[in-house]
Amino acid sequence: MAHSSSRAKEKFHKIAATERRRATPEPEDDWDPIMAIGVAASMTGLSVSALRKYESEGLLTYHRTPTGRRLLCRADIRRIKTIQHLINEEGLNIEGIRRLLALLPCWDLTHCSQDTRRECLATKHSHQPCWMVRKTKCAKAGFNCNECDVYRYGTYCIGTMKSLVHGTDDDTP
DNA sequence: ATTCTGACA
DNA sequence: TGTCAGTA
Repeated sequence: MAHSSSRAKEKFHKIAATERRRATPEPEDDWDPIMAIGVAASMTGLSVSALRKYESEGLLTYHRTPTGRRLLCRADIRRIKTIQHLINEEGLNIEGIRRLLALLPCWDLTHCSQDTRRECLATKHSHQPCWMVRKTKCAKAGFNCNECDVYRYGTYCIGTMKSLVHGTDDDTP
């Protein structure tokens, strides 16, 4: 019994480690803006304009250089791949994905006060993610959406939705 | 912002 | 023929 139980234990720890990695917040460099959009295009097999379109459709928001050029991070690459999967395998369209993201409870994740929440425009838009809404309280406070848990949680969230729907692991943050 | 294309139903 | 992701 000692043998099989230590084996089982070993296996358990392996699974636990995997789960812990899954639940752990992403390493910082996953969010560091490191690559130009053309690099990301070749990494994902999409065109530069498609990547820009994803942004204009509200699926992501890229970092910018001081001169306005887009910079992408590793998490963006995973996010793009997840979007591709949702579109090509799961039958969602761009608007559907956007509207799922628009349902993220940003007021909870940012610990908004009831007052702020009530008057904030982001709360009212159920069809647009908060990072698409101008003149939110966050935006006025100079908040950077790329560093916000709401936006980052969106990545985790759509990855999780995919695994819930399809039972896959490969894009789990 | 806008228009065009290819795939698909 | 209309829609939509992706293109330029």
